[in-house]
Amino acid sequence: MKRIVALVDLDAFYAQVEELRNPKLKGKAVIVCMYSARGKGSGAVATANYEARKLGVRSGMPIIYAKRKAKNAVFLPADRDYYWKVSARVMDILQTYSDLFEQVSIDEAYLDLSQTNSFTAAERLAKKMKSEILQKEKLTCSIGIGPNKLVAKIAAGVKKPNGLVTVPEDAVPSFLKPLSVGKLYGVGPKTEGLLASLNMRSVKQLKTMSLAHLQKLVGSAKGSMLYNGARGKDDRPVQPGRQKQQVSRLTTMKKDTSSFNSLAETVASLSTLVHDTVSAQKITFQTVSLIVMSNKMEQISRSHSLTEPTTAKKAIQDTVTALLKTFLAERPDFQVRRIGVRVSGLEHAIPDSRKPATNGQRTLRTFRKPS
DNA sequence: CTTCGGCTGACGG
DNA sequence: CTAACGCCGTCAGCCGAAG
Repeated sequence: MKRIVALVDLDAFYAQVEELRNPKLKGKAVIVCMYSARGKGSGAVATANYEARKLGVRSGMPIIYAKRKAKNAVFLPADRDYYWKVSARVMDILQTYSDLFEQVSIDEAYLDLSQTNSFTAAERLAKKMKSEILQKEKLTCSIGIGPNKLVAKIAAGVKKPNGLVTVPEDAVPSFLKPLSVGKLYGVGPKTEGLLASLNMRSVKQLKTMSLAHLQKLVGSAKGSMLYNGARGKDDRPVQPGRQKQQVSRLTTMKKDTSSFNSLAETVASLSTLVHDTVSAQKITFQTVSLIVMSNKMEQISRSHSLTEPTTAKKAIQDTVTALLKTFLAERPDFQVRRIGVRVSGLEHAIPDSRKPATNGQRTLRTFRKPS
């Protein structure tokens, strides 16, 4: 049976939620920010609404750039706990449309709609989703429908905000052909630059490269992903019930420092945050990591695996403090800008008889070679 | 040979 | 005046050690 996949993407989600909380923001440029502890507006833009985007503001942009582009915009600190609550309600709605539902972030989810048996029926369902989300939560979203995740995702981005774009199987080649390679999932600035140096800028041009050549260039996994992606092929299934692989908390120090006492204090409170998260979700962990970043982008991690899975806060605390001590002994000159604590090797408490997502049987995470 | 722990880097939201 | 820049999470690839 042919697959039909939809990607639902809530438009400028953080900003939209803020506009709901405070209707006076309607019509204004709204920029939701992640501020660091440095003060003076240090931080990055999480989400800008469409008014702000018209002025050139983008996610990930330093706040101070955004201020220059949108002098009179409303700048708000991100309130992610609240956005997650709203997100959960939207996801509960979406989940009723397919058992094969996969939330991929706070504002995006894939649904396998193969049961509808036709792209037109899937599109009718998507319209229902949009109106139910609008009616119940007053939120707009953009939906892309295609024969796989790759096409659905790109389609969702074509008509934003409040869009609905369907690309049936036979329309895929002409849909992809004119796109720049950067539109393909997994092609970021580095890969795009590498391809551009070979004058491979469009999907059409990318199609002229052999599988072997691409794999030599960017590695075997990404190579086949590019090769297949250029041809609109993508076997990744919509995976319900995926479990988290790691939990981390990071923070920016007020000032760069190499002081053990000051860093140990920070690491202790981060350990508490990590522990709060995993214990609330009934997760055990077996590996603890310390992450440090210098003022010049250099990121270093040090980790230690425990002999047993545990839930103990002390295990996080003690391990990460020891890792910090060792690291500072190795690199006494290292000026820490940001620091973080991570746990991995997670085991989730099993709800009922549900099997964990990692029980083998289906591990098609990579793209397939074409026959 | 495969697997695992440990680490880095690219990427997405 | 200039340079300036969060907080998560996923996966692949590499290395050396171990099975």
